[in-house]
Amino acid sequence: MKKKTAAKTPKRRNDPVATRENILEVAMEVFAESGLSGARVSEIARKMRTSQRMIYYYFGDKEGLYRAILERAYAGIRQMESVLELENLEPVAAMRKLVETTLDYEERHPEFVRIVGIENLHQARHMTDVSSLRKQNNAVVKRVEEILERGRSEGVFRKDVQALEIHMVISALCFFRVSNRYTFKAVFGLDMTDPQVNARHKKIICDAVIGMLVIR
Amino acid sequence: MKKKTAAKTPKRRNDPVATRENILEVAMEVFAESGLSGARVSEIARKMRTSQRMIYYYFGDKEGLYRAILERAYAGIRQMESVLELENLEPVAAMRKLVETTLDYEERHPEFVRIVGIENLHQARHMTDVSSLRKQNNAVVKRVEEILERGRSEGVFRKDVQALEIHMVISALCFFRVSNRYTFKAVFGLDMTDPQVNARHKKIICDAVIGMLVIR
Amino acid sequence: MKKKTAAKTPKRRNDPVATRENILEVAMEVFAESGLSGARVSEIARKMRTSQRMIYYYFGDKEGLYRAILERAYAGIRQMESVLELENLEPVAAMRKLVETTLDYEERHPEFVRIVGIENLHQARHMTDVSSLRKQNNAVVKRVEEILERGRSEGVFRKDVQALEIHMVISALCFFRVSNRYTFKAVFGLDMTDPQVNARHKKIICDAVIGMLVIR
Amino acid sequence: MKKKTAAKTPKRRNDPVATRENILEVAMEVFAESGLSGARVSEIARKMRTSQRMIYYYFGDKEGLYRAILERAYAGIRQMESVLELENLEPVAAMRKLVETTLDYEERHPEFVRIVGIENLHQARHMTDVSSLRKQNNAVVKRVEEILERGRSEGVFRKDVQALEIHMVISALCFFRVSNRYTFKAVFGLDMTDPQVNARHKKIICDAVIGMLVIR
DNA sequence: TATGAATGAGATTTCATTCAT
DNA sequence: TATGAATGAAATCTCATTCAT
Repeated sequence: MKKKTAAKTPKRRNDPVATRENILEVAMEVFAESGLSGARVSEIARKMRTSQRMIYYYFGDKEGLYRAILERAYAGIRQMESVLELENLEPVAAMRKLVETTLDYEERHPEFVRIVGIENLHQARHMTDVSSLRKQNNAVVKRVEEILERGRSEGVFRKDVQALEIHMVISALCFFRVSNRYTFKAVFGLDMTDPQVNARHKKIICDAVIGMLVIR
Repeated sequence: MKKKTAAKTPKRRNDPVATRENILEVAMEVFAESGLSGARVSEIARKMRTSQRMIYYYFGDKEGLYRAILERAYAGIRQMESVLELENLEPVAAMRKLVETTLDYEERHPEFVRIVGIENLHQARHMTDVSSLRKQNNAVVKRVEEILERGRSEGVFRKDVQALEIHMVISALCFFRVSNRYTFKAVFGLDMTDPQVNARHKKIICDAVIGMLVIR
Repeated sequence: MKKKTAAKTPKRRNDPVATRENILEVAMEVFAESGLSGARVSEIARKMRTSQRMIYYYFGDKEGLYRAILERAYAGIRQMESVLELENLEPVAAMRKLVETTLDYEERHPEFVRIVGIENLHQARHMTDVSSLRKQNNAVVKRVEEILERGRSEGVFRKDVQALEIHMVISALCFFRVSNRYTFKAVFGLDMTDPQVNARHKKIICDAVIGMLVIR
Repeated sequence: MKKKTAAKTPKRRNDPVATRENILEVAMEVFAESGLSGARVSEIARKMRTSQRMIYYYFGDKEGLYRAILERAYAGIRQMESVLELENLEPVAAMRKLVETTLDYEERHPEFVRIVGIENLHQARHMTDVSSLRKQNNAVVKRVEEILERGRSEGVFRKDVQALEIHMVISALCFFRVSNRYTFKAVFGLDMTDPQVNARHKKIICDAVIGMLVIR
């Protein structure tokens, strides 16, 4: 009891980058769990081993911290998307992979889905540096567009469906499964965390998206 | 509609039913705007013309009030669904009408979408009397099922797609347009409140759903 | 010890006007002593027998309380001025009385002097409802003007000195004696609270003001 | 004047004297603006380009820094007074010059006036080494005394007015114009920074002081 | 049924200052 | 001489809720 194990404790004199990162990690969890107003700075502090003071030292205020984890949340999914290498797949396969990866990512990162939901509750008021966000996010749409373009030139995809529309459909379907799983379970008794349900949904969503694109 | 005439000044000595209703109306607005933890009892009191005390008098505590508006929110959409009269339309037309009505309803009632989103952030912890909820909500799925059944027996719809799956797809697509409009606007610059966008989305979503069902 | 004497304690269920007044009284003292930023809400609460919470209940925030005592401070001196009945005295006597009363008031109400000093430190940022202030304060200048007018028409006062200028001179001399007494004492060893010094100053200031006015 | 050229970027490795001086300059500004308790060590640090740590390094604590700028403030006006060369002017002219110079100095150095005001709010608690202060400040009174003496021996000045009294009157009138300009503006609408007002006040104050002295 | 006054508990934030090199 | 990181202690303020009639 006397000798503190030093193992978990980031204590003092540690490098600030790690401390910052550590705060962000815990804060993401807490904000995702409780929302912006529901989250308690004290809980974040308690969950790691720092004082609340440190949080204010690094992030100024609660909202500053929130903005930081919001940015981080978007960075995560963008990172995933950037390593897909869809250009080597034929259009239909590429599109399937994009859908499946998106679904899997949101399934494995419900905190991302929750944070985005929370930010929408706040009318996206904290997404200020939109310029950088926009640029990075348009990359996703570009990726979709590239697949569509190939599909169109190969004569398999329709020409009257836009990339952003497809992106919206994919997002909506994958997002909803995670964001609304609780009320859906309560109301319809369907457990969307069930792997079999997941697999079935994956198939359905892929088919739906492909169905929107291919010329029958 | 009749009782609303004196609504602006519920002052004192009004009938309790109206007062209760009045509180619910304002509370819905405030909860939808700010979430459960973000909403302030004081703000609700201020927005109508009663004291906070009245709210406690009628609803016990903040969560009691929240539960009441949650119930009210679901009652609203259910009411809409119950008057659809889809059985007189041929399957494809019926399905289109269901989609369009759903989209329109959520477009016109963003507070419903927001409340459901909020309740999901709270893991549907406040949907207690699930039994009644389930029964009522299964009505929607029943309605979809009825359309599917007719379509199948007419040989136009596939047999391997389930009613609940179709409901989920419709819900997801209509819901997302409202729930995520803020981040979507921030990130992609697309204004989902634009009537032209709305019309376009309505068509796309209808086509997607029909595309999932018809045998090509 | 069990039965609280109820004597000093304004406890609960007391009339709000008295509570409010009580807070103001103590707050005036504390703000005058320590300034706006130096004053502690907790100290004010401790000095009476309420909780800090009550202060926020009545005045919103620290600045709200400060604004209230600022107003009160000005109301005090205005009250004094309004009961002078200078119109029954001949001009020179009236002017002497005005000077003496002003000097005495500020001598007996150093908290007024300090509050005004503090507000000047804050660039009078908290004197918002200037309209009411102006009206009330112009009464002082009116009073001076009235004396001057009589003196002029009697041929004893000069015509080229304005009422506001005289008011400024009186204010400056009386105010300074109180506001700067500490540094003056430290630097020159003169104790301005000494009654003899007070008397001497009263004479000097009266003479100086009269000297500015009379035609020699 | 020479050493100020590189003043804007005192960055690192600069000579300690300059750094100290730089801190003092900024601190004077900040303390004059916000008072002792209102001033923030962090703001002072931010306004120059050092860390707060440096301030503690040089001045020990916030009060130490405050004491230093207080001393500096008095040194400034004393410096001004010491170069007046009043002895070559005839008594009345000398007195006029003294008044005018005082008024101009305080007009041009409101931070001096504010610091003195602040120190009075703190009951001159920080003027510790009074001995040196007294000696230096008595020089002003000596100067007044010298003028009075000459005036008296020339038969133009009264014998019953003391030098310290005259000093107080001059101080009060010049000081008030700066110290109370904000509330005066708010209450009477008179802008004491207006050059025309300044000129008029200069005349009035001179006349008043001379009026106190001359035998009519 | 109705209500004005009051409040405990806890949340966020600030600020001067010290640690460790 | 210089400094980046860290922090204890306390300050302000908020919020749902209850008291007492």
